[in-house]
Amino acid sequence: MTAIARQKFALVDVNAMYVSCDRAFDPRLRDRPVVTLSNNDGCVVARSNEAKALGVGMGVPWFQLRDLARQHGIVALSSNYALYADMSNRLVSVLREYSPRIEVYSIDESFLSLNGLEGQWPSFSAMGQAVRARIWRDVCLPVCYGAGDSKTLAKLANHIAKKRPEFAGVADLTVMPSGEMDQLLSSIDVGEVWGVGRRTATRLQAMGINTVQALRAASPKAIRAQFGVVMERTCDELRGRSCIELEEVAPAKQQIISSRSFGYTVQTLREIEEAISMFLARASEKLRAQGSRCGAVQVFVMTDRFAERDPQYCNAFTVPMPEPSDDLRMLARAALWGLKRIFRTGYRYKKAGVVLMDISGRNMQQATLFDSGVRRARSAEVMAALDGLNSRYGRDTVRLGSAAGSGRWTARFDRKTPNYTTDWGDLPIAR
DNA sequence: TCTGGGGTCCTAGGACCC
DNA sequence: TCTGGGGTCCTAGGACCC
Repeated sequence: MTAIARQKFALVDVNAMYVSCDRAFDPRLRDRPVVTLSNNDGCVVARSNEAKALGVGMGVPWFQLRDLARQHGIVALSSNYALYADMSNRLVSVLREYSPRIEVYSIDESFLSLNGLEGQWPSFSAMGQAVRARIWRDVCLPVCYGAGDSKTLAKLANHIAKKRPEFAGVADLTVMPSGEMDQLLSSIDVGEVWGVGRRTATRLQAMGINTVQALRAASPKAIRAQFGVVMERTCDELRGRSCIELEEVAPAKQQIISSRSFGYTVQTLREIEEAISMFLARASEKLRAQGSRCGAVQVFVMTDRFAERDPQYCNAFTVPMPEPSDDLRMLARAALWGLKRIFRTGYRYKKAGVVLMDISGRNMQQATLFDSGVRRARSAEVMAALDGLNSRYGRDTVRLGSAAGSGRWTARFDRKTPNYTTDWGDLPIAR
């Protein structure tokens, strides 16, 4: 066993990314409660601090906020993803000037390796302040900066930088005296840890582990036994032992999804065909960008699950390609053929999409059929319907994934199913 | 009236083989 | 027919992230 050199990371994260991007171009939006809405102006996907202070939750449907918005003058903006992507690229190019090794983790977060940079700065806090000032000046985005001995600690530091005013947007855990660190981490809920979701947080709390500090102090063996290697790694990371590497090059995608809810329900095959063609253009562009080919194209449609009085229908069909392809026309032909197999007249369709599966170079064992994104429980009704389908079309043609347990319902498709078909036409939409 | 769109990883246990 | 061990592959399900 060789000694591992101490690693250091920073996480730079944009505050309320989408709102901040829009503010960069319209300073009148500063200091006002602002939210950014999802596609079709459906849900809140970003909130300014002022909006958060008014109690606006993440993912809340906009129509439920109308009154609150009127009362407090909340400004709602449609999302503009092209703008956000452009701003994100500018931000990353600035960050590259500060560290030679960067992982672009998401559109608004990047990890920086701090190894070997100690000599360049009086402290990492000083570096953080410099990064913040520079990004504000050149990209006009407010960021927070957190440094730690692992990516998990850097994430946590960033959380602290964001939530505790006394840190002024920069927190460095790499030099914090251990007593002070213990005290600080004792004041943070265990659920804030990267990798601890709602389910795990509940189970930890039942064991009396309520704070980050308590998780840090827990017995690794017990954690391993109860939660598996992932949580054990998280604990190691919290103790300052870095286990999660910086990923400078993003791995190729194993599946590529393109889907949208329609602004209005549509009823004709023609309309859905047009949408599917657009989805495929987007998806195949991503496929080619990563130099892959795909072996099967899946197409799915569904009605409006909230229109409880309308007849409900959702279905998917997966078409294997004669040979793996990245050609838009070939893929589109397959998808449109599949669409004809599942399209039924007499329904008002609300959502459709495509999934590129069986992508070359990645041996995917499972493909998510689609994720409805719904918070709902697995009902007895759904289970009964599933049983019916599975007995009719073959054992386990369709199954519901775990997400059901966590309140999200994911249907999964087994590609070993004959003809790659999953016909769950009778599956009712659960609540 | 109006309710987002993407992704990944781990593990237990059964099937199957020698 | 029974007993025994070692190993790999696959899949169903659970969880997490932005």
